[in-house]
Amino acid sequence: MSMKPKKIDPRVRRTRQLLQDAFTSLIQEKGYEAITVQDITERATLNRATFYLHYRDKQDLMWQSTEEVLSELVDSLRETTKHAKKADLHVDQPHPVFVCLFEQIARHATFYKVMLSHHQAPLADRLIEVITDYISQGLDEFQPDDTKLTAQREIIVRYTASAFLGVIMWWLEGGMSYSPRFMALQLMRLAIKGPYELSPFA
Amino acid sequence: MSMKPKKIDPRVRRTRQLLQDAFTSLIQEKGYEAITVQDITERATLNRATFYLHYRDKQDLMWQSTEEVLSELVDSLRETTKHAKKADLHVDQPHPVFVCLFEQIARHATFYKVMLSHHQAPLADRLIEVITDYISQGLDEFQPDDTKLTAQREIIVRYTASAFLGVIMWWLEGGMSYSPRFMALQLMRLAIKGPYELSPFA
DNA sequence: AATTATTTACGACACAGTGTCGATAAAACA
DNA sequence: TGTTTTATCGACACTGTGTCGTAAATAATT
Repeated sequence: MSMKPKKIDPRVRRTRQLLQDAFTSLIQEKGYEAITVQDITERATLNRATFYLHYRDKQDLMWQSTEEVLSELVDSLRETTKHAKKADLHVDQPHPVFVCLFEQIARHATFYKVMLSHHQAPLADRLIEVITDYISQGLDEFQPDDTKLTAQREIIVRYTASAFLGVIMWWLEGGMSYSPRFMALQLMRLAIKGPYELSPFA
Repeated sequence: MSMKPKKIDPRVRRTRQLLQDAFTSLIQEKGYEAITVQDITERATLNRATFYLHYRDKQDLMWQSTEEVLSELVDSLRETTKHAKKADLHVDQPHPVFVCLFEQIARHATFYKVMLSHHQAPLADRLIEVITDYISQGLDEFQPDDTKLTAQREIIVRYTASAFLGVIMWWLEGGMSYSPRFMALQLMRLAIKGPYELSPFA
């Protein structure tokens, strides 16, 4: 995949790193919207014209940075997949690929954190809040006993709420080919029973 | 909650509506980033100065529009909750609140669609892709038989992938207080068994 | 119907940020 | 070493912003 360990000019590497670092640190402080190219180059102690030697604009910087970090993730996952090809999918035993996923993300934690939560889509954030409330309430009514849960309560809530939002988006993207009632039913079943009709480990 | 059915000047209502409509239609075409206030007022056939009589800037327009649509959703959900207070949480029967959720979203479909998928966070989109691949693959290996699934295959994949991403974000926001291995384990169990230790309907 | 209040239209303004250029200096490479 | 590549600097035209004051249009009030 990434077959380009070309001898890269140290000045270029330095410049790009300075720009990316400045970028992420500024996002933390002001948010993506408020940032200007001037801000970035100033923070990076570089000339503004230098920015345009490497990126077309602010979006391009974000995009390229994303691709870099992500290609590293993909390579890492692919490698792990190869070695764990005997891939046994057991409950109560984390699949190495997903452990790898979390490890990779932890490695670039600040970048992921900033890039994933640069609250640019207020509607998604607010929707998650609303859905979370109902999921949480439903979970409490349905199963007040923590010992009968497969995971931590807080995680379950977030897990389910995010899943709902994701499916809602999928539904919208697909032109809402299914009725609200059908969608709600599918989600209820998934949220309560999980994906498999009869839990093979019950 | 929304106790302000104040006689609102029809000109104001008209202007706001024109601006919001122009805004959403422009997002569909060019994406949020590329839109200028000029574009919006031009599309709305209004003077640019008029825009600033109602909104501080582009972000404010998005934010206010979001709050409007969302408060309608919340009111609607609250009403449904009241009437269905005998709230029986049965599998294979969609909870009225969640049916209501989908219905409300369908009512403002274009707005939700545009606002939720204005791909402003490339990392989230790419991550969903990557995770989706692995979930899909895992599902195929683990259960090739469609009849033993609780929901449509495609929905399960999207459901689970979104859930994973959501939990990852939650994990990052919380400062990564849990080990990658622990997180992977929790997610594996949720993804396979669902939230409850013993499915009470098995 | 006439008057008053509010909203919108219009043109103009200073300002901030953009993207590009040519020329110069500095650093890397071979 | 000399040659190539990269970063710096100042300047440029340009787009878009946010805010005026004034005049026109529209709604609300009497």
